[in-house]
This record gives sequence, structure tokens and C-alpha cells, in this order.
Amino acid sequence: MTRASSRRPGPPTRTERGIPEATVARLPVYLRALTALSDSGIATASSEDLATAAGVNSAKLRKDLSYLGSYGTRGVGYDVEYLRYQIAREIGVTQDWAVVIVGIGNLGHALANYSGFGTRGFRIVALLDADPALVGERIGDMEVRDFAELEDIVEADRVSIGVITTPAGPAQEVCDRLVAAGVTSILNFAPVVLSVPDGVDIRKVDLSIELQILAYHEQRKSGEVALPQVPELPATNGLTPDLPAVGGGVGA
Amino acid sequence: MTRASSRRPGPPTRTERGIPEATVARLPVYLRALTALSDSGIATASSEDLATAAGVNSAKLRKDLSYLGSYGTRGVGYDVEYLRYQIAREIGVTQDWAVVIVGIGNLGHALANYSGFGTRGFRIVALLDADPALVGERIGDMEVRDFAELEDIVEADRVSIGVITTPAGPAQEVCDRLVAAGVTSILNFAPVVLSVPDGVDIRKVDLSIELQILAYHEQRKSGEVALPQVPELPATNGLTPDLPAVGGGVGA
DNA sequence: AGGAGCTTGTGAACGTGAGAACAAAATCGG
DNA sequence: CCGATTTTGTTCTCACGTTCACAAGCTCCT
Repeated sequence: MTRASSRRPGPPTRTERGIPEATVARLPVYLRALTALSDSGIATASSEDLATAAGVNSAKLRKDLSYLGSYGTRGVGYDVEYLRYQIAREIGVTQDWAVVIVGIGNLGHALANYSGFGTRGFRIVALLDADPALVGERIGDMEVRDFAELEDIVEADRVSIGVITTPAGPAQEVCDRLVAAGVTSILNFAPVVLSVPDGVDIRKVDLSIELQILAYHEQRKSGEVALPQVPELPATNGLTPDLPAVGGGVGA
Repeated sequence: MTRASSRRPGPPTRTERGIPEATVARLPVYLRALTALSDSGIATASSEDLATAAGVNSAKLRKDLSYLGSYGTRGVGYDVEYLRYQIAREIGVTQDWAVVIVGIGNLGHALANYSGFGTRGFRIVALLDADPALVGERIGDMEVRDFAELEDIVEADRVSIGVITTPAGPAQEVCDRLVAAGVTSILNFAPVVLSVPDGVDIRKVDLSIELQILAYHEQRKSGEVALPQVPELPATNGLTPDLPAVGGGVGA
């Protein structure tokens, strides 16, 4: 997260609508839980109920909600519809956000079709790719357009969110173009670290990193304590030993 | 992350190979950065170089690496190949992990084709779906198999990692089957909170949550301080007011 | 009306993570 | 061989996040 944080040093400073980042990341989960409860016809829920549905503990949930205001009723709980609306408003999904997807490979394809994407609050306004072979292809009710049209589209549709689903190689360049065109939030699926100027938010979704984190924990389950203590490499520092090949996943 | 943590209360307890979770989450990033440096023919890198490549600050990187051991050389830096191997070993990607993907919709399709998935360290051994219409379809060099074969496959191929790319509806049931079959790590793409027993790790990748987090920050950029202070809802608590519809993204 | 029973909102304690700063160790030049 | 220089490994401090525990506040029953 790259935000120009204008926070004075003083005490905990929770005034001025400063909701902790960890809380912000959970609000969408609460929103989904509330929607599920609502769909089940449940009108009121306690923090305990909500916490269970959201997979957190109730103290955390209450504290999170308290940053938004006092929307519950002691002795009763929370009104599901009301709280849902308040959270949605706080997150900003009561309005529609225009989104462009850049890079229509396998993943871009999947996202373009992903109905859950159309979670109210987001609207895909364009699918872009630089490959002429892809331009013009129809996906659902949209047509792939040339990446060169980016600037026009961003301006015309007031696009503020860009999704990068290109390979690692062109990702930074695409990112720069997005930023230059006026996009101020980026969701990056390419396996690279993108750099953006202050004021632009960027989030990353990385499959192979998630798998590797799982692998780490998996490794110490089976053996438990039985780590493969391998080549400690003699003091021949400076020379590159003959080590097994391992990849880091820069799958361009 | 749901791990049966066997940690005694005492002091900071960093002994016994306890690497902080935050560090574990960054190791794959370092691994990728090292691979990139290696591919560029760079044999040695300072913490500063590495930190830049990984998008973190150098103090953090050095501290992270120090949990693994003393693999650098003061005054010089880190041997790229050597460090890469050490990190790969620590993560556990020097061995191969068998992976099954359950739910071959758009996303499952994309993941099956995703070459970066085959990042050395992971091997997809089966694509599963319960829909008879999909079973038998060829994707790349694999064939979609019936979900009913799960147990046999997990046992035969010693599968420890499962990826869930089904809709929200069947996700928990699929999860339970995976766990019952012996899978102990799960990567969940379905927009639901899955519950798993202790000892099973679960990680979640959720597109709409990421977008909503971006939207939150986006909302307070344009207006800045100009939050739409809307219906404070009168004290008619208990009644459900007529609010605009908002979704939480339970796109089953 | 009043007390019993819940459930929220929050203050305080605790644990984890981040960053600054520096001592220890290695190289290099003279 | 020694001092200057570089860069790691680590200590210390501060900020952030989580959890506990409880007072405040609401409803319901008698």
C-alpha cells in the first residue's frame, strides 16, 4: 500500500476518519457476511453471530465496527440491513467504480467472465491488450480493445481502477501507462514488484507466493522439527557452488 | 492461517526455528528477486540491492534473512545463488509438492494453464470437477477427472495441497472432502470463509475483497474529507429502512 | 417501575512487526 | 600490516494490531 500518509506524530490519532488498514481489509469480509445473513432472511445479528460468519473473533469485530461509529444496539445486536449499508458506504461500493483489465491472457479472460467481479460497486468498462491478434475478440458482452486506446477510455469513463493481468515483463510499463493516464488504484496479478508514485494505491495478488507460504508450513508438518539440514557450503565464499536448480517464479 | 500452535508463553521465543509469519510471507518475494538477479548474471548483491528488487527496505530484509541464519558476508553482501538456495530450502520448494485443483470453471481453467504455476516446487497432478459435462475435457496436457476420484488421487500422489476454484456454494463441502482425503494445505479462491480443523492451513485469494480495499482508499482521494454523510437513520431501530441495494459478493 | 439478563463499545494489557542506529566483521588500498 | 570503507547482523524503540475484561446501555419480565 502506497499512500501519501498525512498523519501527525501525536498520540494514537484515530480521529479524522482514520480507520486502521487491518480493519479496512476486513470490512469487505463483514459486508459479505452481512449479505449472506440478509439473504437468509436474518434481520438482526449479534457480534458473535457476525464474527462467526466472518471467521474472526467477536472482540475484533466489535472494535472494527466501532471505528465506523456506533451502529449496534446494546443488548440486541446489529440490524443487518442497516449495518450492511453503513459498511458499503464506508468502503465506497454504494457508487460504481469503473475498471479496466489489461492483459487478456488466461487470467484476464477468467476475470472478464467472472460474474462475482460484477459485485455491485464495480463495472468493467474495457478489456485491453496490446496483441493485435486478440483485439476484437468477444468475451461475454465485451470486445477486446487495443491497449493504445487506454488514455481515451480512462478519460471518457473516469476509470480509477486498473487490473494488470499481463506477464511479468510488460507489467511495469503497463503500470506506468495506467498511472500516466490517470488511474490511481491498481490491482496487480503479474509476478513482479511494481513501483508507483505516491498517491497511487497498489495491491498484489500472487498465486505462487501463496503456494510457497503454504509449502513452508507444510514442510514442517510431516517431519516436524526434521528439517533437511543440507549443504552448509564450505567457507569458499565468493564462488558459486553447484546447487540444485530452484525457481523463483518470474514466469514472464 | 489455522495452525495448531505449540508455543509456550515465555519470552519472545524465537528459538526452535520460529520464523515470524510476516517474514515467511516475504521470503517468496526475496526468492523471486534473487532469481531475477541471477538471471541477469549478477553473482553478489547487497541488502540494499535486494531490498530494492523486492520492494522493501533494507533493514527489514536483513532482519528477515537473519532468521534463516548468517548467510551474508559483511562488507560484501550476499552470494545470489547461495542465498537463493537457502531460502528455497527454508520455504520447502527444493522438493516438489503435488497439487490438485478442484473446480474447473473460468478460473480453474486459467490456473491449469498458468505456466507460472509450474514454478518449480509445485506440480499439478489433477484437475477435478463434479460436473460430468466437464470430465474428460483436455486442458494442456491434462484431462479433467471426476471429483469422486479425489481420495484415490490424493493417496496415490501424496497430494498435500488443494486449490479450490469452485463457486461459493460447494466450497465448504469440497474443502471438507479435501481435508478428509488427507490434504493439509488449502488455497481458496471461492468467496466464502472456510472452516478447517486445526493442523490444516488455509489461505484465501479474493478478488472482490482486493477491489473493495482499493475502492475504500480511492473514495477518500477525490473528495478528501468529503465523505457522503448519508441517512443517519432515525431512532426507529429494529425496523429495516429502505436503503439502496448493495452487494457483498456472494456470487455463487 | 425495577431488577435480571444480554450485548455493545472501549480502555488497558499484551504481543508482533517495522525502522533507526550501531557494533562487528570483512575487504581493499597503501 | 594497518587504517579506511563497506555492509551485515542485531539491539532498541516505537507503532500497530489483537485480545481481554468490564462499564454502559438496552430489552424484557415480573
